[in-house]
Amino acid sequence: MQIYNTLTRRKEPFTPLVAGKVSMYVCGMTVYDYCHLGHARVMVAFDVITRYLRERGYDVNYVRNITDIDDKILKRADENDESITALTERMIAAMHEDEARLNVLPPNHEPRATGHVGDIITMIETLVEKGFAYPADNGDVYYRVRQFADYGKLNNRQLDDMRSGARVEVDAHKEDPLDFVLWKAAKPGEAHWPSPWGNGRPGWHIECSAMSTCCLGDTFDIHGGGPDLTFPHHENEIAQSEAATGKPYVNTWMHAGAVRVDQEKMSKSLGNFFTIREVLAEHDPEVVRYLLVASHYRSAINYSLDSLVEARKSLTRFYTALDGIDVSAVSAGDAEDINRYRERFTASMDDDFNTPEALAVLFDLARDVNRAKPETPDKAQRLAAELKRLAGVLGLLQQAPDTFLKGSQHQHLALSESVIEAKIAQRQAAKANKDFAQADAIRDELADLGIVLKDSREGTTWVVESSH
RNA sequence: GGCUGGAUGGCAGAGUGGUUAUGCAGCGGACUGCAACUCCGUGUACGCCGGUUCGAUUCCGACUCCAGCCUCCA
Repeated sequence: MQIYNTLTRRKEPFTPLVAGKVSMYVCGMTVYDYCHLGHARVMVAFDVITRYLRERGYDVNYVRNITDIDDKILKRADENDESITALTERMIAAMHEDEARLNVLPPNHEPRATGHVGDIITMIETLVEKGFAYPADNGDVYYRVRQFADYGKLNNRQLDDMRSGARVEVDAHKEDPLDFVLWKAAKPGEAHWPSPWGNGRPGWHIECSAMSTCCLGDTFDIHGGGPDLTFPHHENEIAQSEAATGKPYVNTWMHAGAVRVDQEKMSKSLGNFFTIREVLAEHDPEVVRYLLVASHYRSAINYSLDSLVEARKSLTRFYTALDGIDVSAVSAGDAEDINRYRERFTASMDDDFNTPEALAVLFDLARDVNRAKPETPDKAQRLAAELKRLAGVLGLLQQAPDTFLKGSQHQHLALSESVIEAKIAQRQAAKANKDFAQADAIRDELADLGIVLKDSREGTTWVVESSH
């Protein structure tokens, strides 16, 4: 398989350091607020990646950190008149709830910055000893960027080009404006840990270097994160880790694409973000997940109500194909017809996790299920079982079809199910009497409420219209 | 200013040096009492200008426009 590497800006054949095992670190959340759809994108992208690598037989060790000490957290806790731990524990619990609803599997490890302050201090000490860092007279410790020859390699940036940029902060305590903080001295009353440089707290970038090295070793396979972390965060991680260990830090860098609203990046600083929980209050989580998986993980996606309606319609097609087939009773086996789809699916996913192409294969498979349904139900059953299994690798189609098609718990039915069934029975009676005007009136009445009737030889069933 | 990406049919969204995904919407047909569902058929779309080539949407160069990063942000 091949994966796009941000470092080399091309797809490369993927070969893990240890055969059969994959070590992966993804930058997680700073827990001072609820997660938004941008976080959801990263969670879902790396969830699909992990699921697929496991499907391919790899033993994946997936580490995603939690930043639980940081300026924004201090500020928010202060604003809320809440302790830091009360705030962070609350947000961590909310994050876990959000990702579970999106069917995101938990990472193997979720190290927290506050749990690794000792490792962080040790790494900073190493950097100071090697001349890559220096304590300043204000109690901060800074990274000496010009000391690291490869600085800028992830972003293809020259230090002198950046210097001309207007937005580099000026700080009298730094030797160079581009130097960044490793350890921040505590102001009176602030949360702090003792260190060789006095009381303080870790800078942001160092925690990821310390925790990834701690959990996965000096060099590991994949490092991932959101699109806005390539600079400076990941560039700084490389500088810290490679200076400290003298070894290559990461083999493959992966970055998810942005989530946009009205063609503008969704972000906390712009204030144009939707939290996961507010979106899930209105929409089936699987619809949101589908929306995220229907685009390639590296491309930008534009979030809108229309896109959610489209996602629901696509899922409706899949669930309609699966509806009425007992998939639990069979195993798909490896018949010729099944293998063809399996190979196409694998080929798509092997090519840098091309989920849109993989979904196209599943749509073809769904059509085949529908074709087989009337004449060869056993074939339909086998194909449907494989459809569900492959979709499961994307974390999709695991609900009961009926639950999804009837709108699941996320939509309010205008009528109770028993009333709907009664109306259907009335219509059947009218039809039997050839009173089609009455039958159609009942059908129209239900249609106005978003309830669509479907007649078949086996009788009449109903679903909730996708756009409702 | 520097550095990344991107521009595909009505919309969304993959991909490919020549046979041009997939979903939604549309159109024609089958099915149906009529519909819905489903199935069959249907759309020659690749920003602009040059170049390479027998042939380019796909490769190369220029241009235009869009987005992101260069400050905290997934």
